[in-house]
Amino acid sequence: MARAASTKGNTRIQRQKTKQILDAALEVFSTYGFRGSTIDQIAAQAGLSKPNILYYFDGKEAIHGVLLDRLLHTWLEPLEHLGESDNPVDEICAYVTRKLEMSRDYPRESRLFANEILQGAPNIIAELQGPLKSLTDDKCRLIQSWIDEGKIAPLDPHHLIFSIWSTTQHYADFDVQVQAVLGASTTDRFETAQTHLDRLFRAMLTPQKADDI
Amino acid sequence: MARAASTKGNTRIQRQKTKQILDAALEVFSTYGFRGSTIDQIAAQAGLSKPNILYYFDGKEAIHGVLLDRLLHTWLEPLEHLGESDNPVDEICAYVTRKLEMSRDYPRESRLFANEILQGAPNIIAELQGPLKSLTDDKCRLIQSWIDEGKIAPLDPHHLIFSIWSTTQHYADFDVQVQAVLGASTTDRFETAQTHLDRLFRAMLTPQKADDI
DNA sequence: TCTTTTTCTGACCATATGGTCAAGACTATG
DNA sequence: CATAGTCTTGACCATATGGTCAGAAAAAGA
Repeated sequence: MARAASTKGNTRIQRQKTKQILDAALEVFSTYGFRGSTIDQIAAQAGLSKPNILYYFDGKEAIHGVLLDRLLHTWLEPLEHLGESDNPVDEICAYVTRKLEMSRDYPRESRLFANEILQGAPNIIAELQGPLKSLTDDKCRLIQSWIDEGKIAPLDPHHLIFSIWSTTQHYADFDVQVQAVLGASTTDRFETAQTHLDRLFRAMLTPQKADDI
Repeated sequence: MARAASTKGNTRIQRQKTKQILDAALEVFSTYGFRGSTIDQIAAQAGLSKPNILYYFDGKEAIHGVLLDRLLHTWLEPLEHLGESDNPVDEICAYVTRKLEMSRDYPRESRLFANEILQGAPNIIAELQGPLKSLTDDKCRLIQSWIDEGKIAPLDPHHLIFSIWSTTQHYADFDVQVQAVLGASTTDRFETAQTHLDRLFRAMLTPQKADDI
């Protein structure tokens, strides 16, 4: 018999093929969106036949589902690492850097996520309202405590996080536009972006000793 | 006879129906993306029959094309208004505000654009490399001149613009996520975002009289 | 090696979708 | 109010696409 809701993982062949399929699917889904992608495209990309794909997964939606599941874990990881520090400005800037690196190294994942959200997040709305919201609220409390201690400038923690997400993910999701306008090489684009974003958030976060003492 | 590459506009009925169709198409395309949308959906949304839609437009792609054309014009307008000013910080912040208002008032247009870019901008890559790049480069020179005059802090003009685009459009394109995390009402979300973004860019742009004099 | 289990595929099916067309309904106007 | 032109639609077509299935081909065991 050969059942398995979605991911198989027993034999050597199963492990290899499922990985192969998921990688191909990520490539295709992140480029054309869910409805714009076909099993044939994924099959071609994976170098397998369509029925063979359906042998490993219960359908197009199942493949997409597995990708989204894994994605959320990867996606939230950097934020989880945001923690106590005696230099909160550096700590937050390090988070910005990590997020930017993810845009550079995992643009497909970023676009898959963006596609999903753009279309109303039909398949991950629960995760957004659950785990994502919890984690975010949690980190916002941490940020608020830094504000209360005067270690960073006063600002809305939630919107700060939105700004970090948007500015960093922009370099993955809107890469075509960035390239069209900048025309720089990939490394150049990300290096200058890194410098810029660090400066941006540092300026915003560094507390102003307004009227001093 | 009844020819017209795409937009008809002679009789009263033609004007009304084309507008009706374009509005419905914007709704559908911005929600499901080009390939995820069907003519039937557009027809239903517009309250017309499918053949009737095709009487006014030469096909699905033609409708999409018209929408994209109009979009680019609307989209670049705010940036065009960025001009000389004796208070560049205010001038740029006003641009940020205008962009945020567009996210609030025209979220469908924002998502249509995002969808197109995400998928590699197949239909507007030329416009990005042409008009968009020209305009952007142009405004970057203006910003650079402000920097040279010491009126705003030194920073990379291109990346500054990317930051403005990404942070403001985030509230339209990722609205579902923002809602999931914030849970605030629409007006609340945009009001607090406005405050936050103004603070963010003001902090970054205001020149530091580092070693004074 | 022989048998069992897993893996793979060509052929097929049902449905969805972009698009056409001939004919009917409606409108404007001479 | 008749007629030319405009508008609308039901019925249809060709193709694309998600998915199935019976049986062939490999692998894995015994």
